[in-house]
Parts: sequence; C-alpha cells; structure tokens
Amino acid sequence: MMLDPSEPKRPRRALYQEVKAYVLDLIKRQAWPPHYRVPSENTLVERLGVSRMTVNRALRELSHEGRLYRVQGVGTFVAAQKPQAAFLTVRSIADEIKSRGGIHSSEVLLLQEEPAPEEIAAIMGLPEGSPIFHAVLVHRDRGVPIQYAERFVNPAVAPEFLQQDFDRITPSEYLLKIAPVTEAEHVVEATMPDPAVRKRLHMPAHEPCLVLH
Amino acid sequence: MMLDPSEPKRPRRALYQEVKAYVLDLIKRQAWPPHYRVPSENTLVERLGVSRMTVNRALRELSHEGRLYRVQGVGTFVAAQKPQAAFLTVRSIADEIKSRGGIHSSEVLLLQEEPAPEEIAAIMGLPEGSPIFHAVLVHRDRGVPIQYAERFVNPAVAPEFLQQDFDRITPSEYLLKIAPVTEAEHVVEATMPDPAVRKRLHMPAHEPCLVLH
DNA sequence: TGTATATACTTGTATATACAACTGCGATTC
DNA sequence: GAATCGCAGTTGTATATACAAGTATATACA
Repeated sequence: MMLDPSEPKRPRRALYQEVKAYVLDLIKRQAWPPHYRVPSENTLVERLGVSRMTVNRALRELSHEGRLYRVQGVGTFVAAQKPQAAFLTVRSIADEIKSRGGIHSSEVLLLQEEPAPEEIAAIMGLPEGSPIFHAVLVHRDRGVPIQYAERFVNPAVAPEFLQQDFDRITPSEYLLKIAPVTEAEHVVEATMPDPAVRKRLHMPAHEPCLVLH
Repeated sequence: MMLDPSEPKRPRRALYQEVKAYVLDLIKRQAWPPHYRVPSENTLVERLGVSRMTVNRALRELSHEGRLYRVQGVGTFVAAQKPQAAFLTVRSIADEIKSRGGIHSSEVLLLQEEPAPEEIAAIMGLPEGSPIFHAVLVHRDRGVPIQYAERFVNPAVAPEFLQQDFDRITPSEYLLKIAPVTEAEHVVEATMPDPAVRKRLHMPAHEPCLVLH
C-alpha cells in the first residue's frame, strides 16, 4: 500500500499524519497486537513510498503519545493499552512539582523489611508473613507536605529496593526503571487518615483526603 | 551564544535538547515572559549555530508540551503558564470514557433557573438570591454510573445554557466552547455524599467519594 | 567450550535544501 | 477611500544524505 499524495481524496493532511493514521489503524484493528514488532523504518519507507525522516517523525510522535515504544538498535513495538484512568491521571510527584515551578524534596520516614501483613500478602499473592519491603515517604514542595506515600514492594521484583537512595530518586521512578509497567491497578479512595499519618502531614483534624492504592 | 558540540562539558544530550533547554531557561527566568514573541527559527539558527530542522524540532516539541504556541505565518510565542494541576488532571468525562473504549451516556436529572444559594453566590461574586442556572447530570459507561455532576452557571456567561441539549453535548464541552477557559479553579475534596446523591449513583452506604468543585 | 570480534540491522540525530502555506503590510490601482 | 496585488517573513512539511549509537547474531579464534 502506497501513500500517494495524488490519490482521489486530496490529502489535506500531511504525509506524516497519513503514516500515523496508517499505523494507528492497524493497531486499532488488532492486526498489530500489543508488543508486536512494527516493521522497521526502512521497511515502511519502501512499503509506503515516503522518506525515512517522515516515517521517523510519525513513529517518534506515536511513541511520544504512548502508542508505540522504541528501543534503539532493536525495533519499534506496539505499546500495551494504557492503564485506564477514569478522569484521573497520576504522574511522578517529583515531575509534577517541578513542572509547576515548585521545589521538590522528600523525606524517608521508614524503609525496612518486615513480614507482610495479611491483607497486603493477599493482594500481592504472597504467603502471609513472608518478607516484604515497606517504605514510607513524605514529599514536599518548598517544605510544605504534599503527599504521604506508604508502599509495600515484593522483594522478588526489586531485590535492591532497600539499598536505594530515595533522596535522589523516588520509589516510583526507581520501580518504573527496573520493572517497566505494562499493567497497573490504581484504586483511588477517599477516607479519613489515621491520627499518625495526620500528624506527619500537619493536617487539621476531621479533614478527609485521597488515598491511592 | 553558540551551542558548540565541542564545548567543555561534552554534550551527552542531543543538540535539539540543548536548544529546548536554552529556550526553557529563558522562559523560566522570565527573560521571555508569557506571550513574548520568541525569535524566529532562522534567527535562532544564526544565534545558536545549528540547522533550522534542529531548531524546528525543539520549538515543535516545546509547542507540543504546551510551553510555546506557534502560528503559521506569524511567529512563535511563550505560552501562558498552564493551570497548575497537583498530580490530578481533569478531562472531559465523555472523552475519557470513549478513549478507554467505553460507551458514554448521560442523563439530565435537573436543569432549571433558581435563586442562587448563599454559598454559591458568594463564590461567584453575585448578590444572594440572584437567578442562576442549576444542572444535575449523571454520566454513565455502559449504564454504570461513573460521575454525578452538579453545576451552577452564571447566566451572564452562558445565557443560552438552559436551551442546550445535554444529551448531545456535555455541559463542560458547551462551556469550554462558548467561554474558553484562561483560568480555572479546581478544588478536589473527599467527602461522604448525602443520601440523595448516594441513591442516584447506587452507591453502597458509608463509602466516601471524590468531590470536584 | 567459551570468548572476543566482526557484521548487519535498528533507531537516533543533524544537516542542507526545497517548496508549500499562511500572515501582515505596503504599494498600486481603480 | 477602498479594494487588490505583490512581497517579505514566518512556520509547516518533505526529501536525501550522513553518521552516531545501540543491539543481536554469526563467526573466528584460543
């Protein structure tokens, strides 16, 4: 199939947009399922009859949009469907604060290995009481507490977790780095934090807050 | 200032990244305030000693990232600072549902003019009891209630509000269309919905939810 | 068998060039 | 005065070319 600029439907769209549409169509119709290896740039150059820079721009933008991912020296692949976020999207808290001109800092309140509590073990599919990493951090913007994060990590996934310097890199960033997320479960609930948490965030009493599991 | 690849700090970063950093730095330091007209691509080519395609990519990506905006035939300008969103971003609920393959429907529970309640009037800067439009909708995905939206609208801003067909277009989309938002205030709070709302969403008792003002 | 090397292929970046599309403005013309 | 035209300047797109950088595989060698 060629993308000929002189086709019946005069292409008001740019060529690289056509290439993007071509790829998106194949993804949407499942002809290219998730993690399918997309034809190389040079292959698409031949197949579509456009220059490599044009193909490159199309694939690069689709990659930027999260529809593809690319690995230098290896190839281009169809990204797994994005985790569905019902009118909420969660970003790295550090990025978020930085992007609006704030000054991010974080404090490690707790970082240790401990036996998994029953409910945590059940969620993660581990036997109750098996060792698990437990971290508690507070993120601040110019010293103002913004987010309190309590986190349990399966040691099988991130054995080096306890050795990390979380003043340099946030746990989210570290985990994303060593275990690229293909699937994630987010549960947002609203609740009243317990008194201990409330105190650490300097929150007034009786004020509910958001909890992200 | 030239961006010479042979500078002391060997640039592990790509040239177009350097150009982006150069522009971002000037924006961040307010040397280029919002709506300031950025030098043209050709000017930056001379000033930075890189090719136009490199400058073009840098400016295009910054435009894509919302830091600049570009008008063909006119120029490139510094974008107004984006409304700061603390780790939450809000999209059109209809778009959101559609984008994850759901089927959106909405039901108008109430749509009328009424005297403004005291607290609403205070927030909107209107005299208490002045007429105001009041709309209540439920958004659903395949029949499952996803969002309950109660909305007060200043008649001065959207006089045609009551005449709209909100089965076709959501109130958010309508308001965005007739009154492009330059500034918005979002307050997210967690609370227990009152029994009437709870019943309309078929929510189990005692479950808190999110409220977006 | 194990290791190092060569190679082919992939994506990433940078350049020069060219033309298209659009805008704003001044000059020209009626 | 009003409308039109042309032109300079701007961004938008497309190409050919080249090299850098990363990966995987095959090959040669000890």
